[in-house]
Formats: sequence, C-alpha cells, structure tokens
Amino acid sequence: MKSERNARKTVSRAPTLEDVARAAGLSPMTVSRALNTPNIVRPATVAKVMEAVKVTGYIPNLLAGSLASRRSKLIAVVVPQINNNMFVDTVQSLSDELAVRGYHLLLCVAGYSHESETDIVSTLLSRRPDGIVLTGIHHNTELKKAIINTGLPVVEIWDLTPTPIDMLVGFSHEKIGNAIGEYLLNKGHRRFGFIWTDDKRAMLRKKGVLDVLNRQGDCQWQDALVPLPATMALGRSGLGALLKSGQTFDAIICSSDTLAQGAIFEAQTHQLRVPQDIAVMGFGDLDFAACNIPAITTVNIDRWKIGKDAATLLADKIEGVPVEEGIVDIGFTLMERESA
Amino acid sequence: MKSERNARKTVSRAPTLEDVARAAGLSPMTVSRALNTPNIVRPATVAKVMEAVKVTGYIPNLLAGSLASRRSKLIAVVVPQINNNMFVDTVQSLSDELAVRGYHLLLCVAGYSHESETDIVSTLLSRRPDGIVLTGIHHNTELKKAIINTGLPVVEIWDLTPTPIDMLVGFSHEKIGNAIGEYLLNKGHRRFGFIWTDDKRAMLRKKGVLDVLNRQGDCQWQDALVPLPATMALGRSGLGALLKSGQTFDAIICSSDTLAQGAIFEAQTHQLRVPQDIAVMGFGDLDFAACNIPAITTVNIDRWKIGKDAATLLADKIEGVPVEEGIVDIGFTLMERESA
DNA sequence: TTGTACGCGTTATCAG
DNA sequence: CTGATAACGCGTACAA
Repeated sequence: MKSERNARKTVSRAPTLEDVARAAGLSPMTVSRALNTPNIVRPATVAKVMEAVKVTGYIPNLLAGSLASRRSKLIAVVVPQINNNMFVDTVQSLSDELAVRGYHLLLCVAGYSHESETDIVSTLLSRRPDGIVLTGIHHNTELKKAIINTGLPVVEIWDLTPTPIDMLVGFSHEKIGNAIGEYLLNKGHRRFGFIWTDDKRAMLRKKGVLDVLNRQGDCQWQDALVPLPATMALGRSGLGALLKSGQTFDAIICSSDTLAQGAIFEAQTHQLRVPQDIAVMGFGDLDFAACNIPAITTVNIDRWKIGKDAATLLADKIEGVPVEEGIVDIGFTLMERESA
Repeated sequence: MKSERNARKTVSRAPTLEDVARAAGLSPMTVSRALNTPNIVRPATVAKVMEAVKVTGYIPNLLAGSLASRRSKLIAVVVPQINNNMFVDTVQSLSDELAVRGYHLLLCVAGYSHESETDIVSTLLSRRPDGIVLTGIHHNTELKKAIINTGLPVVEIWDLTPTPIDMLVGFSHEKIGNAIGEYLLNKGHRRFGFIWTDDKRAMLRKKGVLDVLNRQGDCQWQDALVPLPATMALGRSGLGALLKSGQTFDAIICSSDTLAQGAIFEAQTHQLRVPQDIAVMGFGDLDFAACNIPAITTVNIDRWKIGKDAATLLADKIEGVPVEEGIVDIGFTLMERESA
C-alpha cells in the first residue's frame, strides 16, 4: 500500500497560508485578507477560511508577516533590573495596554550599567520592533544615535527632561527631592540621615533634597550608601551604620519604601520611636507603606499610569494617530502618614 | 545637479546584508557568515565585513533571519500576573540565563484565567518561538494540544507533576503544605486560621496542610479568603476578619509572606504577641521575611534556580544538547524563625 | 574559503 | 471582492 500520494516529505511542517488556501479552495492572498481585514472580504468567504483554519490547525507566522509588511507588532522594553518593585507595575500595565492594541512585549533587563544597555538595544533592534520603551533618559550617545537612526517611536519613562529622544512619560526626581526636603524642614528637622542606593534617579532625588537643605543653612546630614537592589535588610543595616557613627538624627530619608521599612524596624531595636524620636521617610508608596505600623510617609508615583500612558503614546504614534503632547509629567504626591 | 545616481528611491531603508556586501566588495552570503560564524571565514575578510558594518550602520534583521533559518532565538514566557513578587525573580533569572545563550524573552502576563492563556499562547506561537515557558501545569486541553502539535520544547515551572507536557522545574505544593501542617502541629497548635488567596497553587498547599490536620484529628480551622494580588493590607484585613468571628486561634497560616507580614502587624493592634499569643506562618521567604520583627517563619523556594534551570533545560534541548533529566524538583526549605 | 540559486511564509500592489 | 506576482532580507545547500 505504498501510495504515491504519501511520497511528499512527511516531515509535517506547520501548515501555511497556502495549506489553508488549498483546504478552502481559495488563493493565499484571500486567506490572508480574511484573517487580517475580514471586513473587506465576503462573509461567506471568511467563513470558509475560518473553517479551513480550524481544520488545518493553522497558526500564522508573524515572522514572515512582519518581514513582508515591515510591521512587527513588537515593542522593545528596556528596564534596569525588573526585580525592583517599582518597575514591575509599570511593565505590567504597559503589557496590558499594549496587548489590547495587539502588541507584544520584548522584555530586556539591562542592569544599571550603560554598556549592557547598548548591547541589548542593538540586539533588540534586530527584531525590528515597532517601538521602544527606555527607562531613564541617560543613554550613551552611540546608542542614542542608533535608535534615532531607526526613526522608531521611542518613549522614555521614569524621568523628565525637556529634550527626550522622542516622547516621554515621567516625573521630576529633583522636584520630589525638593518636596521631601521642604516637608521635613517644615516639621522642624535639621539633622538628616540618608539611606540611599546610588542609581542615577535616586541621586537626582537626593540632589533635590540637598538643594533645599543647603538653602536652609543650618542643616547637617550623613550618608549610608547601600547597593542595589534595595532590600529591607539593607534598610536595617543602613540605619545601624548611621547610628553607629555616634551622630544623632531627627530624620532618616530613604531612597525607597523598602529601605524605610527596614529602617523603621531597626529603629525599634535601638529603642527609637518613629516618628517621635526619629522620623523616617520613604519613596514609592509601595503596597505596604500605607498599612505599615507606623504607616510610612512617602511619595506616591502612579507607576501604572506611566505604563499606560507610554503604551498609548507609542501605539498612537505607530498607527499614525496624532499625538498631542509627547511629554507627559505624571507628577507625584507626597503622602503624609505617620513615620515622618 | 540632479544626478542619475540618486534616482533610486531615497526613502532610506535600513541597510541590508546586500548593502554591507557591496560596501565590503563581497557577496551577501560571505557577510552573513562573517557575522554568524566568523571562525569559518578568513580573518581579513571578517575585518573587512566589520568595517563595512560600521560604515553602513547595519543592524541584522532577525525577522528575515529567523524565517530563513527556522530558528527565532525567542522564548515565549507565560506568567500569571507578574506583579507577584515570587515570579519576578524567576523571570529575571530566566532572562539573564537565556540572554547569555543568545535568546530573548517574549513576555506574556496571562492573569489567572485559563481563557486568556489560550489566546496568549496562540498569539505567542505565531512569533515562532524556539521554546516555551509555562507557569503551572494546569492548562486547558485545547491549548495543550496546540503546543504539543508544534513539537516545541516546553518547560512548565512552579509546579510538580509526573506527566508534564515536556520538561518541568518545580516543587510540590502539597508537600509544602504537609510540612507546614506538621511543623505547626509539632509546636502544639490546634486552632488554625488561613489567610489565603484562591489561586490553584495556593489551594494545593492548603490541601497539603489540611491533609495533615485531618490526620491529627482534633484540629479546627477557619478561612479568610482574600483576592489576588496578595498585599499586606489584605493580610491585615484577613486577620481582622478571622478575629472578628469570635474564634480564637493558635496559629495563622498565610499563603504568602506579604499576607503574613500584614497579619503580624494586625496582631499588634489586637494586643496579640507573635508568636506567644498567636503564631503566624508565611510562604515564599521574600526579602523582608528574615529581617522582619519578629522574623517570619516561612518556606523558602529558590525562585532564581527555577528560572536558571528552566533556561538551561530549554536552551539545551533546543540546541540538541542531551538533557539528562527533564523533571527537576527543586524542593523547598522550611525556615524556622520567630513568628511561628 | 567564497559565491550562486533558491526558498522561508507572508503582504503590497496591481490587475481582473 | 478575489487572484497573480513580486518583493521582504536572510540562511541553506550546494557548487566553485
């Protein structure tokens, strides 16, 4: 029974448009249209195609489609270490919003170094994304040139600058620093401790704080630098280090809520009441900040909105929808609670 | 000066292999080889190519490359809501390890529903990934069939079953439940409260606990179900609800450390000392568990290892490296601390 | 070690 | 509304 019909190679490739077309008695092009733009195809034809798709188990090949159409429906996203609680929510909302528009996320975790960002982006570029999301506004010039050369829509997030590569959704870290500084000065604090990671954005916030403190004049401060990623343990050891210096502090300013929570616990072990003996201030307004005991005074950023706005800007620009304002300052809110 | 040479369309497309070849005075194929397998090309030729690449600003088009070679160097990863602290680390290590091997991550957040997982995976499949990472082992059958049909390497993670689709890196939620139950029984506890999310894996752990409690006989328990995602606030309200029922409890078992931390804070507000008046147990061993006050007794999972192992299994299988054991139980460790 | 012919699976374009 | 043809940019397979 060695039938001639089975002579063709039986290495069952995945079914293609042509297979579907054959099954439906149509041309591949019609099948393509029935799948992508059903409204310009006769309903009866569409039905035939759908049936054939089901029968063959056809799954479109977007590699081929993207190559031919020059649109990949792919968005490259570069974040510095995703295991930072802040970025995760942004990526999540970015993913959600983009999915609705039919885009997929090509995710890249760049670490906080610039070299790797370059490598990563050029690798990403080779996937021919339709748009790019970059965290931060400090990229090395070579990279920046490469991206600009592609002419691709870009959204930079989590930072503010009047001169983004293209579009931007962020907020001013310096202003947040200012707000923190003013808030604590108003509360009468003059001796400050910083528990701080040394990434660029955190340092900008610190500069914002110091500008205000310097203007005041009679302030003093001391640093406890901690490595990334910021953990509660680092918050504890950070405050421990500050206290061991022999200095006394009115207020501890932390570059994240996680550090702040650690500092608050550590204060307990030194019989320091928060905020009566020592105030502790965080940043980020993470889930736990509001219901910690004491509730953590911090700065709220709408990190979901960053993702959502970035997605909308990007998708709109890709699809030719006129974008009114390419620079979005989503602002921030100082959340006065109990810890400071 | 309207030169004939500029007659060709000036819509500056991105440079292609052919442009580089022309610039280098070589054939496109040689350029391709110089880029992908430099070791089989004469060094001088490689150098010429590299120069031409720099001059032209060439960025490879992986869409075309993948289409031709039938290898996309793309790994599809499906996770249920990434803003769960546990998965983030796994995704991170997956990304890191895969990047080393030259693969990119196509990330999809599926939520906890099955319907969306199907949509998502078929969409992902259309990108022709070289491998798939699925969270969990419960997928609807249609989806499962589609994936099996592709013949693609698959790694299921965060669960254990003797019959995975293909490969698996996980641990037994039931055994963890057993361990928690036995541990607390040994401590003399008999009246339990559960603060629990109702996702499948958490429920498996609960079943593990209950199996042990039932075997003991003289136990009683009560539930406080909370929605996803688990937050500290839900831990607080969960314990609040349990206490309001009028029952008393020896031990509170939480489906995550985040809930446990909330429960511990809430206990404070009810003048309940942890663990003297009430024990609290978590799950996950997140960063803060060890340095919370009291330190949280919990179950440690090496979530980085899950990602790393999954990446290795996948990359090995894709590249034809013989895979010894496709089912990896990474186990768990009950971390006895202060809270229970 | 390098080059040539062809195919990968789809969409753009233009013709019917 | 549907079909034929020619790209899309690269890698495979083989020839030189």
